[in-house]
Amino acid sequence: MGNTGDMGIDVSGLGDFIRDQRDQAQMSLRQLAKAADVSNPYLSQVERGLRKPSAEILGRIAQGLRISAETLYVQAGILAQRAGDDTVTTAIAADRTITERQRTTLLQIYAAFQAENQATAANHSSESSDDETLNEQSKMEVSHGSE
Amino acid sequence: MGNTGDMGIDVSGLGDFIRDQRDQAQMSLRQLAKAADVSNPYLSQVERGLRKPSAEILGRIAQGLRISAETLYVQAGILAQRAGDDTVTTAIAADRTITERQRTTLLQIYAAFQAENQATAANHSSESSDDETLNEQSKMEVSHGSE
DNA sequence: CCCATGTGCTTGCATTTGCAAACGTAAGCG
DNA sequence: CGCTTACGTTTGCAAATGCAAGCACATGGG
Repeated sequence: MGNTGDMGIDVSGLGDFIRDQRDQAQMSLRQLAKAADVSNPYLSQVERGLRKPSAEILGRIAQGLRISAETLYVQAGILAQRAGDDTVTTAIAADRTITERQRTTLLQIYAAFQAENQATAANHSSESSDDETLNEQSKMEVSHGSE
Repeated sequence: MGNTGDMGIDVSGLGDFIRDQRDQAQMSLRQLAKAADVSNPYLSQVERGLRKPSAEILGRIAQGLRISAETLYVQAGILAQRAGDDTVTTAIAADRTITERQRTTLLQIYAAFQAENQATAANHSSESSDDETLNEQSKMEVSHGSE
């Protein structure tokens, strides 16, 4: 019982994250469960932090959500959360599974996304209809302060 | 029993790998088990492919072996082994300078680029005026041959 | 109203994971 | 020889994982 409680606390971030992704994808719990080839009661328990899924199940859920498995591994604490934009830039530049033109395109899109976020932070207006943008801002402010 | 057999076949690569690493580190099974804070009988079973350890246990074993957890995740089939693919995907997933939706979008574009390259390789036409595309093809053919 | 369909959750259970106690064997020492 | 220590393995079991059957509720249509 106590363990169950602890487990809920430890993994609730993951469950919330999966729930958020599912909402964004406008999928019902049963739809995602089917897409992920996971039982819907179990998915429900995972989202509510009552169960801690294995990496295999995480992989399947990620597939159903059409996001990378690594994203969920990070949320679950299986993979380390490496910060910094140079990591993405370096990785893309070094990637040989896509052409140079594609690499350039990806880097440009990435930079545009970052600029978009910077502009939103600079404005700091009440324009934000997106709670997630607000959360991102506060996180960036925190990390900036630590640097 | 039949399942155990299958499990042995599926995970024997991981077990052998752990055993090899342990031998190289000149540690006994009990020493590694202690360093990894894992029971030695269980570690024995893992090495012989009788059990499939969770990501958490893998992380602990990696710690005991003083190797990266990702190395064992790859061996266990939790993480993809394609170097470039893995690095970019992981980096994007972990990046906090862009929003979740932007991360998803980037990952989708990245995947689409890769699929595009796969399709180009499948066609294998002489249309390639790009030397780099040719290099990509030969690399992919090599990796395909090793599989 | 009733019925059908969809939603997320509860519950019992089979299987798997990881551990503790114990085992059999080998090596070194008095 | 017996004893101690170390080695890797066997075995039984508690807890956790993941599933199937079922539940309660909401919504829409005839």
